[in-house]
Amino acid sequence: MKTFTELPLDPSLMRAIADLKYETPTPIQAQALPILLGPPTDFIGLAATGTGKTAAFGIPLLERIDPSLRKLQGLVLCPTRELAMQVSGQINLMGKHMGIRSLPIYGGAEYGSQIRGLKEGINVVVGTPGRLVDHLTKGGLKLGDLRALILDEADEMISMGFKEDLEAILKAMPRAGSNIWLFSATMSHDVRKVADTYLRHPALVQVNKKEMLSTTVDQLYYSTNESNKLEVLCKLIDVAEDFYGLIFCQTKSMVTDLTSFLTERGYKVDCLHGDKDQKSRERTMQSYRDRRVSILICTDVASRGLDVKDVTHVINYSLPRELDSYVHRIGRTARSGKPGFAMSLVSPNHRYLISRIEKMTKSRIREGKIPTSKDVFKKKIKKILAQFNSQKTFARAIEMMEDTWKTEIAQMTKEEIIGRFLMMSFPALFEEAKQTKPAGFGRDKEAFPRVQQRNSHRRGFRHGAHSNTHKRKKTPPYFDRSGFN
DNA sequence: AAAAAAC
Repeated sequence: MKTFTELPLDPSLMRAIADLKYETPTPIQAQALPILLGPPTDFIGLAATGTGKTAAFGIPLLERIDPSLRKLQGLVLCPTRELAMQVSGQINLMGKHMGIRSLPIYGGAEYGSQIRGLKEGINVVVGTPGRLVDHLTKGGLKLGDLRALILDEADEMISMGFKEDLEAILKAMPRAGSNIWLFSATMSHDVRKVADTYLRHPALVQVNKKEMLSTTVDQLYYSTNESNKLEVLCKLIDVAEDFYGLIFCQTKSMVTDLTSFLTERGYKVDCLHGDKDQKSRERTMQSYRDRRVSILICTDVASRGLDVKDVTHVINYSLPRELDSYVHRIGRTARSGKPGFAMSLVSPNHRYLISRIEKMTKSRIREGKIPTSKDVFKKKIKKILAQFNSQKTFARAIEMMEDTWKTEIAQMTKEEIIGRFLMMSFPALFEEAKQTKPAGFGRDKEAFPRVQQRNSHRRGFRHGAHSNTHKRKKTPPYFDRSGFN
């Protein structure tokens, strides 16, 4: 199967697939679709995250639904609310020409529209277990006409906290005429147990057995003490060519702390974790997806399944407790053939975890060199100069300032003009360059003196904009970056 | 032992 057009699909579904620009099926799609579009069967699909699982079950699910029957016919279970939203949205797009709609149902959201949707006989529901069980007990959620129940991220769904709710749903589901499709990255002991208990003669598809990770992800680790992590993180962000990234912490309170630290330092960040109210979680996700914020600090709530376009970096501020989670986290970047960095900050006593992850994933994690302050300085200047270049009205500005240019500036070299202008415009950046390094940053000793020496004998640099350097500012060494990240 | 997930 080379293209979707080879599949015997409903024409309006085909049209939606074309709208979405799906052309070549991914491996899991190529293997799962022929089975799931055939005679009804239970199913287990093992595939790494980010391999197009939603379409792999979404397409056959839509094929099995009768839109004229106003009953719930497809139910998808997800481990987080954000994932439920995302999957529901994608199914909506695929089902739009068929007249099939999907409703996300999860906690923290108002009951009104959920109850109404269920009452109207929405065809597909994508939700989180807790709220679904809630509707099940209250009677709003009826599983009698279900064609398929799908467990997305099944290994997580089967884990401790979810188990009861999951079993409540599995038990409430009539098994005549309906199937269970289970999707997971790994076949854990618990997944096997649930499969043995609830699935009947499931077809099994496993792709990329050896490769759990995207082939386009570049994995690095940085050795650092706990106390230096914040500095190292800032440097990594600063020297990145482009940064549209996720930063993972182990706990909610670490997320909160890191968020305020980075905000204090002038970075524009937002955060996502389970203690935030649902409204603000949704706002955060939207502004990250819209790239109004390019740094998202989060717990493992964001580690699974989230599909955000073109994430350049995933940074493990601390390594996850569960090694599985490492694979899920870094699966947020390097998606659909794009490059991406996965960087882990590792304190010496956690270094052994890197080898363990390498073994588990059969991949190499290189040791990265922590950028020096000089690297950071150079990159910032480069970014500023890039902004200089992008000034569109420059030609007119020159025209208007013609006389001034000639008389005042004609004798200076280009370098001096630009250098002085930079120093005037971004004094904090130059303060930072000259500052003695904080304790623990011995390796940066020789970072800046050369810059100063080389310039100090030059005409003009001794005076002017730079002569007030003795008034060292007490503000944090990082200048307001708005516009540079 | 953390995070997630109902009110």
